[in-house]
Formats: sequence, structure tokens, C-alpha cells
Amino acid sequence: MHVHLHDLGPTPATLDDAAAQQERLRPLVDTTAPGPTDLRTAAGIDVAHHDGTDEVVAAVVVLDATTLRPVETRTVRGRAGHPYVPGFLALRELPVVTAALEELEHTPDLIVCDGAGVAHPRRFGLACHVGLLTGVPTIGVAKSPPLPFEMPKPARGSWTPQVEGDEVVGRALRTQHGVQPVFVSVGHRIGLDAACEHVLRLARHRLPETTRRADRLARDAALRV
DNA sequence: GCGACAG
DNA sequence: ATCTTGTCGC
Repeated sequence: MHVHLHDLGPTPATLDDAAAQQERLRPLVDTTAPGPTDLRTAAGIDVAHHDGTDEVVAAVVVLDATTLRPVETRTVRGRAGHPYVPGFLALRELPVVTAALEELEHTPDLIVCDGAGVAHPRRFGLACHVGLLTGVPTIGVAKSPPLPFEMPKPARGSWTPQVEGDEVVGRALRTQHGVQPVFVSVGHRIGLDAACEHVLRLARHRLPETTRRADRLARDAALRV
């Protein structure tokens, strides 16, 4: 039962093409769906880079959402699709991420992406891209704020909204008491409340276990070249 | 023109 | 993302 990947059109060759693709796909994002009611498995994706080269490793980890134990792990080595440009992370990471998702034998109930969802200049960050690509509910969890934010109270679970214009596009969410918040935004097929609940459920440290596991796996694989 | 900008 | 030692806290 592999993850079925949808065709999102040709890979953009330029930043202008990529921006146009983001604008084109953005209306397809579903921000109002309830998300998975019974979260059995959650996947994390991350990409590790090399020194200054374009060699990258993508790692996908599927965790049992209750025990937080991995049920499947995959790594794929490849090349960055493009140098990193703010607002265009998908241009760089999506090629390897797609390759890693193709290897996946489990279809997770949720995918946690390292980066932004709709908290993005054109409301279409990497998590939205992965959501439309897979049809699986996705959320973005970023380690640094994509927008200015107000610091939430120190308690675990407290949060402040991230607003752009008159829209709430994400939250600064405290996953551990007194620890720097993470920045959660919806990717696809889930709402912000549910997204934050899942992040808290998956977080034993600052970052959700999905992200930590994928990060470590990709990093390890990148070192043993 | 200069700095900032998810990773 | 990546380059890096010690330090504080559970």
C-alpha cells in the first residue's frame, strides 16, 4: 500500500516559474478539513545537506503515533533541485523528498514537514506542496519564525497567532515549558487547531519526534558518504 | 543601495 | 543547512 503521488505539473525551472506554480496550486489547499480523527501513524520528513555541495539526503520516518516508535524508515540520496532561496524551499528539497516518499510502503495519517505550510509569502510553503503531492494531511513545523511573532507564555501548550495581513496563517507554539516555541502552520487537509494538537502529542522535546527522528536519520546518512 | 528571509 | 566547546537543567 504505497503512497500515491499526484502530478503537480512540470518541475519549475526558474524562480518565476516556481512562484507561478505556487500561485496556481495555492487555491487547491484545504485548510478547513478536520484532519485525521484517529491518528495511528505520523511521518516526519527532513533533508540533510552537505558542506557547500548540492548533495543532499532525504529521510522519511513513519512513527506509531501512540508509542512514537518508528514503523518504517527510508533514506534517499540525491542532489538539490536548486540553491536555497527564501520562499522557495520546495524548489530545493522537493525532488529528493518526492523520491523518499516514493519508497514509502506505509501511508501515514499525517505528514509533519520541516518548514512552513501556509505561513509563507505566497501561502504555499513546502508542507502545502507535500500535501497536494500525496493527498495526505500535512503540517509545517519550523524552527525559526517565518513572520514576526509575539512570545507565548512559558507554559507548554501556550501559543500566539502569527498574522499576515488580516489572516491567521500559523502559531508560535510552546511545546515545552520555558523552551523556545516552534512555528506551526497548516499544510493541507487539516485545520490549525488540530495541527497544534498533533504537534503537542508528538513532542516530547522542543521538536516533534517525527522531525527529530527524520533529522537524525538524514544527518547520519549524510555523514557516511 | 543594504539587510532580511522556512532550510 | 553547516562550521563548533562548554554549560545548564531534568
